[in-house]
Amino acid sequence: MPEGNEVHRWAERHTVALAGRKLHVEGPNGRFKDSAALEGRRLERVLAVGKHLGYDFGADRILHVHLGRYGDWTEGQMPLPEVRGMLRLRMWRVGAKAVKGAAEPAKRHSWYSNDDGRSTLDPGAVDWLELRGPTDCSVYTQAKWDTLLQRLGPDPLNGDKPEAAFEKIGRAKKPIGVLLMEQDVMSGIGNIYRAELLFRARLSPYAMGADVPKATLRSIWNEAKPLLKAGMVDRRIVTTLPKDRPHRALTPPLKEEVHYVYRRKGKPCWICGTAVLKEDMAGRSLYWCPVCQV
DNA sequence: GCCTTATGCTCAC
DNA sequence: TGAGCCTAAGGCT
Repeated sequence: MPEGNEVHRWAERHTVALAGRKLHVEGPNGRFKDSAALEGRRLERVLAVGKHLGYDFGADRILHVHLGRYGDWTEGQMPLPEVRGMLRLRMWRVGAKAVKGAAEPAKRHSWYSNDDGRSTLDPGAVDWLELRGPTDCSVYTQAKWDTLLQRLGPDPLNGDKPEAAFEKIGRAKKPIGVLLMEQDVMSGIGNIYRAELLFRARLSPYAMGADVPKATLRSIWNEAKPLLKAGMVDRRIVTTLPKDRPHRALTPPLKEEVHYVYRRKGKPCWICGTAVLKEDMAGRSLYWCPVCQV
């Protein structure tokens, strides 16, 4: 489900809730075989790079979680809910006591807001986490984690310098719409931000990397950071500027008006009225306006 | 209920 | 380039 923004929010939230504490770690359906290596250990810190999460339990044991397209976290207060479905992993605070009237999971993702991106979680408000559907959930050594970091391109949310990404794009004979999705070029961008960043730059997804002016690349990078941070409202990524929305005065915006082109096939472009196109690019749905984006 | 789609990525050919 | 993996929601009937 997530792009880099959501991954970084999870890291921030899980740090507040669980870092510095000893945790029980369990693979309820036998599909996380390394859980015993983490059971009872203290979670030192939570790392986020691109779309990857790393839960550092010390002793050269970093739980690597990649949510893929479907992975998701659920959270709540004690007591633990019953295991339902093919749950992959759950972890909870050692010694956490049941909270009266808190048996139901916390409302999912109610913590998203469109402010400066800071989590407002109360420490102690979350006792347990459940993980289902991840692409990967396995224990890395520090060396393996470092290898992962080396492979990934700069991440707009980690204060990285973009030059390495600009150089790769400048040499590439591939469309910019493909390059933005490649995590070794730039990390954390996914299909929504690809479409929306290109629209906001008024750049065609089919422009070859080598032909994109440096200034355009820089403006895409500069927009990526605040746009990723502003992140989510009601579990939706918002990328439209209020002035471009038909109902510009509404906050939060109508759900039909949170994107310029993503998932808006056949609908009129907010800027020029042309029908938005949907095509396949590198095996993913690409949305774009053929008039605004040249 | 069934079918499609979905913010991702790896591997085999 | 295509199949495969993983899960949930929404649009149909």
